[in-house]
Parts: sequence; C-alpha cells; structure tokens
Amino acid sequence: MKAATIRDVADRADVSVASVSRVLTGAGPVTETTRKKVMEAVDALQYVPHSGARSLSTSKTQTIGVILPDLYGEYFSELIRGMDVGARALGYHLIVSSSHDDAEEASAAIRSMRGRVDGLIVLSPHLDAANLATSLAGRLPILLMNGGADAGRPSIVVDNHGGAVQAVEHLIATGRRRIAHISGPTGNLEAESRLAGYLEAMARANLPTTVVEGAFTQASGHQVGAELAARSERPDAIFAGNDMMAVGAMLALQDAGLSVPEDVALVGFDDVPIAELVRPGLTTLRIRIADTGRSALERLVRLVDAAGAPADTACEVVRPELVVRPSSDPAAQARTTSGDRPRDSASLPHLKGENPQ
Amino acid sequence: MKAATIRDVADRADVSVASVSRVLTGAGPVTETTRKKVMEAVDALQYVPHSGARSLSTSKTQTIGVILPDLYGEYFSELIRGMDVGARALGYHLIVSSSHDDAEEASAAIRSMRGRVDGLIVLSPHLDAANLATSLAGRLPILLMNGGADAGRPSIVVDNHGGAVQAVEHLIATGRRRIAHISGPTGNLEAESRLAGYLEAMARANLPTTVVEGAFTQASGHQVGAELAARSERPDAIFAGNDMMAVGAMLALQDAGLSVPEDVALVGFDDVPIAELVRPGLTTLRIRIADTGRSALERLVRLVDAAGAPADTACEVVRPELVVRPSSDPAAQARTTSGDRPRDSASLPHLKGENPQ
DNA sequence: GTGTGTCATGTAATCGGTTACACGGAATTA
DNA sequence: TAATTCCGTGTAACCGATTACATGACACAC
Repeated sequence: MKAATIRDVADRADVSVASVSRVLTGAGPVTETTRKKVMEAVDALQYVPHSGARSLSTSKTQTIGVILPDLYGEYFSELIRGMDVGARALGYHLIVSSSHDDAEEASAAIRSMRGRVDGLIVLSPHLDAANLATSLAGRLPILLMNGGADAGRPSIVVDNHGGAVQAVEHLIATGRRRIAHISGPTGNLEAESRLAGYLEAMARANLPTTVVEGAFTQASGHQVGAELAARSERPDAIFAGNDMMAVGAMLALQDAGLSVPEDVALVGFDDVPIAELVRPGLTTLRIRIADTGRSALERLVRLVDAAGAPADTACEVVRPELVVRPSSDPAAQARTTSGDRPRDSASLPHLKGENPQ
Repeated sequence: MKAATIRDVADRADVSVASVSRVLTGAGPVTETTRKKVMEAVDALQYVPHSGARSLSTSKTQTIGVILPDLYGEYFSELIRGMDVGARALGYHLIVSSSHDDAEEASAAIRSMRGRVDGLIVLSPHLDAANLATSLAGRLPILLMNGGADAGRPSIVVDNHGGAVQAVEHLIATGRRRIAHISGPTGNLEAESRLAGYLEAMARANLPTTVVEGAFTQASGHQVGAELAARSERPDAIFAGNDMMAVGAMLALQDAGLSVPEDVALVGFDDVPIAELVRPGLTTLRIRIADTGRSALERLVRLVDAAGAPADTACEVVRPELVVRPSSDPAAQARTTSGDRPRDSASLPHLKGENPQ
C-alpha cells in the first residue's frame, strides 16, 4: 500500500487533479459540491500532499533553516523555542543544525541546507562565518544574528556595548570600584562588544580594568572565578560576559568561602532562566530571548515573501534591560522568588499548563 | 539569475544529466575525467541539487521530524541536542516542532510533517497522543518516547518506576520517614510511573504517603513546596517528579526559612544541567539525556533504512542512576563543584571549546 | 574480421504536485 | 433564438532530480 497521490484522490472524487489541487491550496474557484467530494476522498485516503513535489513546482519549501554555533545552553534553546512558535504561526517548519563552531562546519551545514529551506537564520558569532554565510547562501534570504552590527545585511543584534555599560555603571553606583570582567572568547563578536562596553565605562569612571578571557561556558566561568578569588588584589565585583560564566564564577567564589554579593558583586548577561534560580539570584541584562527568536523568524519570513522588493538591510537592535537581583544588591532579595519572572509573550501559549492541580 | 539545475551543469560539463547525477550521488560508474569535468561545472555554477526534486524521485527526504510536548526546559533541549548530533553524523536533517500539549495540536503537527520526513520521534507524554501518532503516521516509521512501556511499537522509555523506587529508598536509608511526593500532571505517563514507584516503595517500607500534584514546571514546584512547608505535619523529605519542580520546591522551602537538607531533604529526577548548579546541589536520578536523544535518532534511522525488514518493536529501557548531592546528604557537599559533571558522549564534540583562554 | 563481453555514457520515463490555457455549459442580454 | 459573458473544470506542460534501459566504444579472443 503506497501513499495516495493527488491522482488517486482525483479518481476517487471523480474530478480532475486540477480541482483537487485547487481545493487543497485554496487557489482558484471551486463549487461547494466538488469541494466536498474532494475533501471526502482526501479523508478516506488519508491523503497528504507530497511536500517535495509541491516544492518542486512552486519552488518554495515553507521551511526555515537555523544554523547554531557550538555553544549550547539555555540561551540558544530559548531562542529556538521562540522561533518555533513564530514558525508554526506562519505555517513554516524549522530545520535546526547546531554545533558549528568553525567556519568550515558552518559552511557545510549551510551547503546541506541549500535547496531545502526558503531562508536561513545564522547565529554563528564570528565575523568570518557571517561573511561565509552570505556568500554561500547565494540568492537565499539570510538573517544574521551573529552580534555584529552589520549594515548592508539584514540582521538583528543585541546592544551588547550598551548593556555592558549599564552593568558597569550599576556596579559603580552601588559602590564597587575593583570591577573585573570575564570576557567571552576572542573572535566572538558578542563577547568583543561586551568587553568594549566594559572598557569604555571603566575608562569613563577612571577605574583600572581587569580582564580575563573565558569561553562563555559555565566551566570556564568557574575556572576564572576561582583564579580571581585567589588573587591578592581581589576584585569587589565581577561582570561576566554571559550568565553561564557568571553562574560558574558564583560557585567558584562560594567554594572559595567568599560571599556574594558582600565580598564580590556579580553581574551576568542574557537573563537565561536559571539566572533567577541560583542563590543569590543573578543580576543580569535581560534579553527577551524567546521574543527575539520569534521576531527574527517573522522578519526572515517577511524577507522570503518579499523577495525582489526593496531590499531590507536594516540592522535591528535589541536593547537589554538591567535586572537587579541580590547577586549585586542584597536589597533586591525580597523580589527574587520563583514567580517573579515576566514571561516573554512567546511563551504565553504554554502558561495554560502551569497551574498545578 | 535562477538557481542552476542539473541540466545547466550537464551542459557546461558537456556530459549528460545522468553522468552528473552519478557523480553527485556516487552511484554508478564514472571515469575520472567526467568526474572532474562535472565537479568543475558544479563549483563554477554553485550548483546544489534541489532536495524536493530529489525526494520526489527517491521518495526519501533525509529528514527526521521531532514532535515535542508543551513542556520545555532543559530536558528537551538536551534531548534535541543529542538528536542533532546523531542526525548530522548520519547525514540527516532535523525538523522540530514543539509545544504540542493536547492531542489535537500534536495531530496537526504530525499531519503537516507527513511527506516531509522519513520518520518521526514523538515525545508527547500522553497515551492518546501516542495512539494518535501511530495511527496518523500511516506507513511512516515512528519512535515513541512518551514514557509508556509500550510493547508492539518501537519505543524508548526511561525506567521511571525503578528510578522512583531508588529515590525513595535512598531517602529512607538516610533516615527520612515523612516523605512527600510532588507528582507530575495526571495523564502524563512519565509522571504516573514515577508516582507508582514512589507509592510502591513507601508501601514496602510501611510509611504513610503524601502526594500533591504539580505540573512538571518550576513554578508549580514552588507553589507545592510552599504549601508543604506550611503544613503542620511538615514532611522531612520531598521527592519531586522532576528536577524543575524540585528546584522550585527548594526555593520555596528556603523562602520559608527552612534549610535543605537539614529540615527537608530533596530529590529530583532527570539530572538536567542546572541540578548541580543550585545550592545545595540537587540529588537526582541521572538520565544521560543527550545520549538518549542521540541513540533514539540512530535507532529511528535504522528503522527507516530497514523498512520492510522484520519489524523492530522492541521497547528499549533507559535505567536512571542515582546521583547523590547535598540536597539529600550534606556529606556529598565536597563532591559538588562545577567540574564534576561527567559529560555525555554526545557532548564530546563541544568540549574543545571549553578551555578558557 | 567477426563475435562477445565490459563498461562508461546518453536518452527518456518517472516521481507528484501546480497552473496556464482551452473548453463547455449556464446565465444574461439583444 | 442567437450572441456574449462568466466561471467551474479538465488537459497537459512543467518543475528538477533519479535511474532503467539502450547505445556505442573498445578490448580481447577466436
């Protein structure tokens, strides 16, 4: 028993394939009678159009590809969740491919997706990867989210620089002076902007800087945190390049017998879900991650639909918002309970499942 | 400038389309000369085969669909990561579709994937959804991971019952007697097995049971935790149906001024990454989540390839392993630093990015 | 020189949809 | 009644791959 084709449906409904197609795609005129006959046949045969055949004649796949970097964790899974919500709302599918650290792997992933997707969202936070992507994509609409404010190509970036400045200014305002920075890896555009923001804010306040490089992973944050804790000139605050490193550093500081925020204040970046679950709750820069993912997807679909229209090459900027929790300000304690997290709108559809009993 | 087709390549290389196809698919004999000519033309034209056309003639898509439930969080993102690793290794793509809570949504998702994937992994933890899935899938190979030990259909399940028994026995062994259980939502098969395991182990030890239903979310765990903390007959241990609820409960207990594990011991289930990041580190039942995802994908691909062969209807069982951390045993303190987590093999490819500096 | 076998290559049918165009019947108008 | 629209329907070409089968070149043996 092979799967039914449009011809089987046509035979059974006693109409032509064209009519079946018209009913199913909603294009073109059909009488209510044929409509019914077709739908009956469709149900009876459990017919589902062959997407390959359809994509062959329409040259659309209704699928968006997402190229993710090597780094995983909550940031990216939240982002994908948001994209998935947007995709389903628009009738698109999502093909994901993660763990592409270097340009070569990313290029292989893009190649293997060409012809299979209508558009691409590339999250590799390296400049070369981005360049590679645009050149490889050919005529494929592509949306960059690699952290580089890249005019000339449609992209969405977080205001990493501005966020870092906010973080540092907050620490200064709460009386910290020896503020160290755990940066993300060299070559990562997000990491570099955050570092630049830190340096600028510190320079403006005339404070000495300390920078140690991490890898955006919790393990690297732990390592660097332990190292900083052991220094004779121990910092009284640490601004980590992202939340995962901040959490790692927090554990290292606590393991070293230091107390957060009394001995060392701590600020992260991203506001991943666990930021409020660690103790003390982590001060961080909130990016509405799922929302950002969703709007990225919607924008890319707009690009796909508008192929040929006046090129959208805008670089959309997402401004992170400082969320103060006890890791930098003990007074924030009371506010950090597990219910306080404002949900992204992208997660609203899920709330219904959340009232226990 | 339209995308190049196989005919453009054939013309340019001055060979027939058949030869081009033979070179590209690696099937059939070709001389080294034609091979070179074809490859040159392919490079020059930036040719990429149209996957729709290919799938039309081969009736394979090299794509696996994954249907996820409404619940998100680290458990599912880890699972997907593992699947992605496996998929890429086998030359497959992954289409994900999340947030399908009820049977209707899941059914829509499956329908929209038919004809677009070679096989399906269904994670909806409801019995009806599973039944629906198998009936909807038609001839599509399908792998269930819904928590029901379902002979007759290929599936992978966690030994939830056995895991729950281990958890309870561990708590009893460390001197706890008033052990409460925060269960997952009714109708969720995983939740029900874990509950059954709890009840059985408690009955065996002749201890009274307390069960409050949660929703597998951190928020619901918090709510139930607060409620339990306020009871006059406060439990001295809580076994939560999963880690997210355990974390929520932990925060609620701490907010109520209770100390974990001194006042109340806590055990979760799953061993999601944050389980060791909360303080105190959470005792839990480890499932090598990413590994499980990877092997699920590999098994499904085997099913796809072996279409027609003696049906594989085995129900593979994953046995969780008890990981004792300070939330149930203060003596475990020393062992819980951020470096102690044995990585799944599925995450090995990522390790290279993890040495800071 | 003819026959036979091998093997790279080309031709054309095929997969399952969409859609331009042709067609025919009913309704409207002269 | 005949001419003109209008509109639902069918026929067939097309999308871009794969692949069964036919072809023809060449080598080798007789």
